[in-house]
Amino acid sequence: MERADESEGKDAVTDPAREACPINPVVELIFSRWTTPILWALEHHGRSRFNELQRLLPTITPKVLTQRLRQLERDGLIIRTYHAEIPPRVEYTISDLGRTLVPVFDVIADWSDAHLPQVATARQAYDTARAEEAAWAEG
Amino acid sequence: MERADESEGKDAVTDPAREACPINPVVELIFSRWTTPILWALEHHGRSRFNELQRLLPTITPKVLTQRLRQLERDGLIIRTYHAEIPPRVEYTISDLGRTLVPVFDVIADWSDAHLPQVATARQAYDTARAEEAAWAEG
DNA sequence: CTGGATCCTATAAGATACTG
DNA sequence: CAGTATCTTATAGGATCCAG
Repeated sequence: MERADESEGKDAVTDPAREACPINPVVELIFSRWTTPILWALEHHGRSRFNELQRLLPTITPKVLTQRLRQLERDGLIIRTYHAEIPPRVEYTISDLGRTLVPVFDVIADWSDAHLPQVATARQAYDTARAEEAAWAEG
Repeated sequence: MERADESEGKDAVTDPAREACPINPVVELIFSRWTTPILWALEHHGRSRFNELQRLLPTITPKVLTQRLRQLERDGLIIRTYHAEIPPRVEYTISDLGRTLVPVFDVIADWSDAHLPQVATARQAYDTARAEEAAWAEG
């Protein structure tokens, strides 16, 4: 059993870092690594088994997938159903609470469509400007 | 100059992890640690200097604040203005592009008001259920 | 004042092997 | 099948000192 390691810790819900930003707790809750891909997969692919999720998320490792699924289950965003068969079968679904996030994701997707290209442009401008500065400083 | 360390790297915009989740690039872009508190502070407090931001975000270190400001500047979400005075003065503002995120943040804030308590409840239920299991297993 | 440079630690994540 | 255990590595972040 790992305990000091892999803490999962500190209940983002009550984290004092919110002092400067009221949405910070939700951000840490919902947008921590892998949570959106998992919820998205469960929403669009429907009820899924552990190995199905691993296929849907090709770059995640079993260990991390387990961690994230446990966290999402604890937060009430997904539902885990264990079938005591041989071989055992476990199914995951998004919960009603988890589904309330879908409109939020849609808003983000809309922002992405509308503005992500501008971010890419800004990055190129920034990088070329810095490159020119460097070249000029060099002589 | 740190190079292998502190990479900042890999352009989330073009990250292949999006395969399972189209909003993943934006999530990594906008909701990485400290970016929402910084943007929120600049939006609500207005044009701010480095030290003001440090006061508004009491737990951030200068090093990390610098990193995040650079990243946000590169992504075009904030604007950095350097005044070559003595002592030097630097001001940060949210850009027009950055301001397009405000409605997104509002949607998240609404979700938080409506559903965050349910997350807290789910956590308590999960934890007590696990505690009971453990007690029962112990005898 | 606004950070950069350097060193160090904590935490997240990967690889691999194994089990009920 | 659905994970767990263990070890190792990578990365983010903190502490401190220093500089234009």
